[in-house]
Amino acid sequence: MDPATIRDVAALAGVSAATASRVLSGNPATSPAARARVEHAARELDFRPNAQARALRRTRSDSIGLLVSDVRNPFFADLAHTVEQAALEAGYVTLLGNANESEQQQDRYLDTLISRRVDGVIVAPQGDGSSSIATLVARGIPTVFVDRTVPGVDVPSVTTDSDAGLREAVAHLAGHGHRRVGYIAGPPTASTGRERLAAHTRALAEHGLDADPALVVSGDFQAASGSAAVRSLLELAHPPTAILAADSLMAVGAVRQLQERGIRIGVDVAVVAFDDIEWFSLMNPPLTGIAHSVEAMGRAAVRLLLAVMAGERPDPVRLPSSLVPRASSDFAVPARPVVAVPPPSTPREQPS
Amino acid sequence: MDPATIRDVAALAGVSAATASRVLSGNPATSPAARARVEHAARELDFRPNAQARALRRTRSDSIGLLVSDVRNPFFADLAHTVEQAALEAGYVTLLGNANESEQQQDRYLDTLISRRVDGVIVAPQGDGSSSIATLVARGIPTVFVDRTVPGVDVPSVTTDSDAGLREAVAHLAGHGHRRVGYIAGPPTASTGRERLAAHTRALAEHGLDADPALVVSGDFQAASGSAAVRSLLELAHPPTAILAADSLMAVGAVRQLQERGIRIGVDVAVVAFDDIEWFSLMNPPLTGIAHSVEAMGRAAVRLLLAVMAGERPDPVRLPSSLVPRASSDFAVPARPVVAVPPPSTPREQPS
DNA sequence: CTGAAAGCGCTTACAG
DNA sequence: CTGAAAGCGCTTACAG
Repeated sequence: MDPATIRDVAALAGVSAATASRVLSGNPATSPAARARVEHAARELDFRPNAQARALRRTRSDSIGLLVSDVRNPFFADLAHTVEQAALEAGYVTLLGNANESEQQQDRYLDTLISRRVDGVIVAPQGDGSSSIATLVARGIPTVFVDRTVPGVDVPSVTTDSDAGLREAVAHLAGHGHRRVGYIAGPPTASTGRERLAAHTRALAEHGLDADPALVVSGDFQAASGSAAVRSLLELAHPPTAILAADSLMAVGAVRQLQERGIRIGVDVAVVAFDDIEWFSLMNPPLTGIAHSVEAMGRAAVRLLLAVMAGERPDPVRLPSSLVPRASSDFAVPARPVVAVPPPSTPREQPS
Repeated sequence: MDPATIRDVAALAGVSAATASRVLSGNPATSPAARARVEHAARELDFRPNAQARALRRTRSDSIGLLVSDVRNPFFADLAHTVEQAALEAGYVTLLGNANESEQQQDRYLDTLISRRVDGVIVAPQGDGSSSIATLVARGIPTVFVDRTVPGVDVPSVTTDSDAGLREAVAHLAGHGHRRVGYIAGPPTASTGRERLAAHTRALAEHGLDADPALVVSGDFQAASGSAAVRSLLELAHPPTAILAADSLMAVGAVRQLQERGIRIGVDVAVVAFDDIEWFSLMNPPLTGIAHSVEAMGRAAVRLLLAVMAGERPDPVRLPSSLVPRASSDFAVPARPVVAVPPPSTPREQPS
């Protein structure tokens, strides 16, 4: 019941293992007769070459690794899908790992991918300067950063220029009369967390909005932290009239919290989120998003990785972002400021 | 720049490769002195054992494969997350593949997983009797089916008993006065597609609702097919007053299509979906779902796989489902039947 | 066009 | 406790 080896195929075909190998790998230095018999034998035995043995001998494994920050985040699920399709078209299979926004889990997966000798890695990195990222670079393993980068690590990257999108968002809110915008930031350990906050701060200044540091609360890109951020923003003496979340999951947490308090989004308070995922347009009310193309990002990442694997040194790619206004923010600022209402006595189900 | 091998470590430590191997794999037959020097040398050289070589020599690779039907489906994204965490706790790393609801892509990934000699595979199978599934079984590779099964293939499985949930859903709709329920079925090539349709049909009979076969339209579990299904249901002489979709993505497609036509969900028509994902409660109106625990499913799948890998023959696991009523269906049937309205002149963005 | 041989990087009986 | 040797399943110069 042990799987057939190339020796079994060779024996059945009456040739040497070397010839069998040549036939099966498409080496032209084979006779038609040998080809026919080896191919027949391989089919007969349902032969599947042992990829480990092959990779051990060759320099390549025809596989790449993709490490996303969180598969449950629709942005990364879409990214995984796009990268997978693009890689498949180029003849590579993708091994997908999920860091779950944890640096430790990222290290574990990257070690595994390194050990399995993937030909290259696309990673949306957690934290800065984790040991496994350093290993990747030190070994010269072809690597591309996607969505996020790590400062001081010189690796080609595909990122979003958050500036335009956030400037449009703040202009949009200012235009509707908002002065105090609560900002739910990503973690400062993520480059996207830092960049989006910086872009937001610049945009506030440009439009002369309130730069009160109490309006900025840091989350971790996951839903629960969005709820927590809203709780603390509502405790301010002067709560914001608009909330801007640095990703879709924190926005969802924020929306849930606001609903529990009976605060009406699109009436009492405006909500805007970075990222623009399919569900936003179906929400109640439809959520304003800052869109950037996950499809373009995934395809560019694969293109860059193939270039790096070919020994090139491709330029980084920077993709645009832009506001997609919807009902959650498309209204004039309410006359009276938002007042925090005590949460209902029966707790609602939390996002898991 | 080539990665260090165990020979390099052994040389630096002044021992044989055999001893280095023993130390690094925790074999107790090693002297404290050897341990200290080998460990130091390994750290010095940042040694990462070549997993391919190790797996070639040992019988196991400490990795499992998980093949999901569609990563962009939140149900499977959550499943991937749960399986990954449960496997990690048991010391296994998960290689995730995405079939994208394509039997061909499934075969490609399964071949890759087989070639890489994963220790076991958890698969939500596409179609019935694909060649790669047959290979899995023929080779005795530990396999567990999750969510879906393949008829005639005797493999332990973790599935949802859709009967209770669908019976509750139909009872709920009947109780609100609906007689004609449009059913957007999953593909007949998926066991879940067949089972849910059968359960729905039984429930209709139980409650004496209209069994008109024109009320059943088949989709492919992806969003666009939900939109298409609604289009054809609305063309019926007597269109349904309620729509039941066999998964969340088709429900989303249905919702979009209804909105484009100006048909009000929760007022003109009821919508219910199999699966109950986080976004449903945030939609406009909140969507009634049929819930089953993805967490329980993922953990059970890992538990069963570990049992199979240990040579056991675990019993299949069948998980319950139940209705979670929300505003999309919690209203009395409208006095006048739904009338199809022509779509708006400006086409809206479609789910990608 | 073909085969014998060496080797990819590990691990593991087998002696000692 | 340790080392020399064999071997996991492939591929690829090297001869012929």
